[in-house]
Amino acid sequence: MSRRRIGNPLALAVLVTLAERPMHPYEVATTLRSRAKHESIKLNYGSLYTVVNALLHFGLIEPLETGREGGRPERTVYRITDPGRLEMLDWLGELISTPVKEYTQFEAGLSLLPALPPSEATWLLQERGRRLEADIGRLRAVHAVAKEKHLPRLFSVESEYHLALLRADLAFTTELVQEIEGGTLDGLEVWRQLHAAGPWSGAAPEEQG
Amino acid sequence: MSRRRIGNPLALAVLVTLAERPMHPYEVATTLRSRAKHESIKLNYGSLYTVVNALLHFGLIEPLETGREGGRPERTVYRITDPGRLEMLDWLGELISTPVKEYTQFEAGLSLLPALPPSEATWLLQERGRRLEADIGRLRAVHAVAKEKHLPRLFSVESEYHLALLRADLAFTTELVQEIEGGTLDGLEVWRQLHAAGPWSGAAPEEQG
DNA sequence: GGGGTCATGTAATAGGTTACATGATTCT
DNA sequence: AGAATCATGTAACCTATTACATGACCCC
Repeated sequence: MSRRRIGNPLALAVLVTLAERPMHPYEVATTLRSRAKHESIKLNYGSLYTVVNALLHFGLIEPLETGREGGRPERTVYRITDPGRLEMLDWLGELISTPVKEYTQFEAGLSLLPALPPSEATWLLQERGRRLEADIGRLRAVHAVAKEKHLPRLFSVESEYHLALLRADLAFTTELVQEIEGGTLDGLEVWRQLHAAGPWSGAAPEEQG
Repeated sequence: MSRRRIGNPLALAVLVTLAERPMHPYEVATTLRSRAKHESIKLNYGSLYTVVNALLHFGLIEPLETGREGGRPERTVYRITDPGRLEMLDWLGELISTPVKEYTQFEAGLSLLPALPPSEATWLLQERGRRLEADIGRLRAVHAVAKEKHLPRLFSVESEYHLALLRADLAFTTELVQEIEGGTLDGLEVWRQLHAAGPWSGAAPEEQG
C-alpha cells in the first residue's frame, strides 16, 4: 500500500478485467459485479472513474476507442497496456505469495480481553460462536448451489479459503470458551481478581513487556 | 467504522488503558508499546494526540490534573469518563461477539487467481507456504519464550488466535498446491486453456454470476 | 409516464498519516 | 558533547468515499 502508485484494490480488479478484453468502465463494473468479486475483494464501485483516471494517468491502461450510441454519454473503451500487465502480475503475485499481517477485529478484541469481566467475555465469545456457525452454514449452502450448477472449483477457491478460516476461527472460539468455563485457562485467577475488587479496579496488572 | 463517532482502534486502546488508571497520553503510548499491543492492533502512535483530542471532544475522557515538572512541556493526566467506559464496553463487546468480513489480501488474490498461468500460480503458492512456515516458526518461538517466563496464557490469546489462523492458512495453501500439481482441481483444464492460446488470450471465460 | 438502468463525471468531505516544530532531560 | 528519550502539539497532505449532477434509453 506504500510504494505502489495505486493501492486501491479496485484498480487491480480493473486491470485483471481489462487483461481479459478491452471494455468501457461501466462494463468492467458490471462484469465484476456479476462475478461477485465484491464478496472477496473490498471494492467500492463509486470510486470507479477516479480509479480508471488514475490507471490512465500512470499509463497502465489506455483508451482504445471512444464512441457514442444515440444520445447516451460518450463512452471510452480502455485496454490494458504492457506496463499495466506487468503491474497486474507483480501485484497479484504479491497478494498470493506474501502473507501480510492483517489486523483483524477479533485479534484486536482478544488482545484487550482482560479489560472485560470473565463472565461477560464468555457470553460474548459464545455469541461469536453462534454467529460463526451461522456464517459457515450460509457459506456451505452457497457452495452446495455452486456444485449443483457444476461451476468449477477453480472459480471459488477464495470462498473455500474463507470457509477454512471461519472454521479455524470457530474452533478457536469454542475452545477458548471451554477453557474459561472449565477453569483451565492459565491466568484465569488473575483475571477474576482484576475485576473482583470493583470495576476494573485501580490495581495495575503486571507488566508484560 | 461507520456510526461509531471514533473509529480509530488507537482510541479503543487508549480507553482500555485509561480504564486501568489515569495517565498522560505519552504514558498511555509507552504502556501500549511495552505490552506490544501494536502487534495485534493496528496502532499508529503518531496519531496519539489527535485521537486523545477526539476522545476529549466527545466526552469519553476528561482531564484529571495538569502539571509540569521542571522545564518539560506541561502534561495533562486524563481519566476515562462513564460514557467512555460504556463506549469501551460496547466497542470491545462488538469486536469479540461479532465476526465481520475482513477482506484479506490473499482472499482477493485467490479470487483473481485465474488471471495467472497455473504454473506461476503454483510457484507463488509454494512461496507463500514457505513464508507461512517461517511465520509460524517465529510465532511458536515467541510462545516458547512466553512460557518460560511463566506469562499467563490469558495475556497471549490474541497471539494464539493468530497462530491458529496461520496454520489454517498453511493447510489450505498446501492442499491447493497439491490439487493443482496432482491435477485434481476441478477447472484446471479450463484454466490451462485460458492461458494456452497466447497471453490471457481474447477468449472470454464463462460468466459465473 | 414513471422507475430502473445505462453511463459518465466532479466536488466536497472524511479519515487518517506524515512531517514538522519545540525544548528539556537523561544517558553514554 | 551528542544521542536518545520525554512530552506535546499542529499543519499539510493523501487517499478514498459520498454525494451530487446529468441525461438518454428501456420496460411495464
